[in-house]
Amino acid sequence: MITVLVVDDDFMVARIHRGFVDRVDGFEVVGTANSGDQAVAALADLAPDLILLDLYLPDVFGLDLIARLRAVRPDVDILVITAAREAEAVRGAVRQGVVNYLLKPFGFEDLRIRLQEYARRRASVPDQVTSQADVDRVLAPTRQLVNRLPKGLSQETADLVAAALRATPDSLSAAECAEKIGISRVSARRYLEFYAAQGRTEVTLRYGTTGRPERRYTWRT
Amino acid sequence: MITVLVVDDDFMVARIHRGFVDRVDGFEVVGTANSGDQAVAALADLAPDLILLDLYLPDVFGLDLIARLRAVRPDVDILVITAAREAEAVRGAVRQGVVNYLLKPFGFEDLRIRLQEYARRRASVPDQVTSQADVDRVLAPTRQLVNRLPKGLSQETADLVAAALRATPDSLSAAECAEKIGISRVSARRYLEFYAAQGRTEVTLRYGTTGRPERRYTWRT
DNA sequence: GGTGGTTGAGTTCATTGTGGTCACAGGCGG
DNA sequence: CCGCCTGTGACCACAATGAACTCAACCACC
Repeated sequence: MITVLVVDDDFMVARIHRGFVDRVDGFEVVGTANSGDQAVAALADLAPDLILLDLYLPDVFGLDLIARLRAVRPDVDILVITAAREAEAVRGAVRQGVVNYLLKPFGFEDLRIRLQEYARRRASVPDQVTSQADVDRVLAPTRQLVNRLPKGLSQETADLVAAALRATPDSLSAAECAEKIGISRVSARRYLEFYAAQGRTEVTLRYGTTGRPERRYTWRT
Repeated sequence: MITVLVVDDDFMVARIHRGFVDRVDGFEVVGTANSGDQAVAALADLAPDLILLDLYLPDVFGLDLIARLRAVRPDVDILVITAAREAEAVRGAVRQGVVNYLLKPFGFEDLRIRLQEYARRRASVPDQVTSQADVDRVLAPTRQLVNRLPKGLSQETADLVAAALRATPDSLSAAECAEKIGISRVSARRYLEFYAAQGRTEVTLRYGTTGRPERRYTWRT
């Protein structure tokens, strides 16, 4: 369970955000704060994994607060939720390594997608990185459209492939997946590789057979 | 022109990095530092846009230095260049919003690609974001594969071999490595020799057995 | 001590079955 | 009718393999 602290100067807005977060599986709000000072105190007290941070606070600008929060707990993650549209605000937030930057007003789905993406990424960091490729995976994962697929892929087929992957406890090759669903190997491979790029599947190679090794895909829970 | 400060405890390495950066169009090294204190002073003095930061410094761990650097100049960007492969180091760096995380040892091309990507992203931030899509564009990095392996080698197998090497404190022969991973001796040797050529492994010859001497590979920390 | 045989690892190479690409077919909306 | 999108068959490229070959050290015998 990922624990969350909600920070927003507006009491009602904080309440709404709290409701949103609690509706997402795997997330739990452990507290709310309405000012920078309250946020620092709550962080020290509750030790949440993630902070939902509004930038417009009565006592301090949110971006200037992040350093103080990090001083209290260096390992806390921050997701900015604000109406601030200045380029400097976005840049400053990115520079401080925020998990995401969500513009108000937003719907439940917008937040849910970003929270789930954060959870996935959080779980997928290996204990030890061995190659630069591992690092790149951490740096540049699925920030892209979780709901919108790239050109040439359809939602229906994507769902079929995902279902087939979930249905098999062990791994699937592109050819096996194609056979299972009833589509061509090329299409199956395209969707499987898409999921792999998103980090939703794990790819292993099967050696031993003569010929080129086989890529086998496993759904990542 | 993007101005750069190079920070590395090893004087010669700093010099090499300087040479690399100066060879990239649009970048100019304005100074070097060999310790955390020197870095802070140079930052205040030279006001570079970007810092190339090694994490292993004599007076402070690089990740702990970032907060001090940001206190001096909040708008400075940081690109980590280090041999540190611990997950916590990578996570901590990402959490502090580093531009990139490049593993030593690396070639000129690796750095060039990352610098140019940084320059591109830097230039492409709109003055005002109007929609969430604008924000997502800033957050989403231009996906680019780096660290290209030579023909005939695959990333997955390379990672496996690297993992096997790191897992053994002493040395491995090609045959032992092959057995451990489940690939053929020929393949294992190809990857081991690749790493040796990169300088990532140390090679020693073991005599004493009858037959041709055995090449043993040790992962270089 | 020189010399040729033995041994086991390095090296080369054709083979192989999958990975990946490309241009086209069929469908859908305008 | 045209243009765009999604899936496909066909084709080539590619990574790994095992067998055959080469090579460096050891060893035994003269």
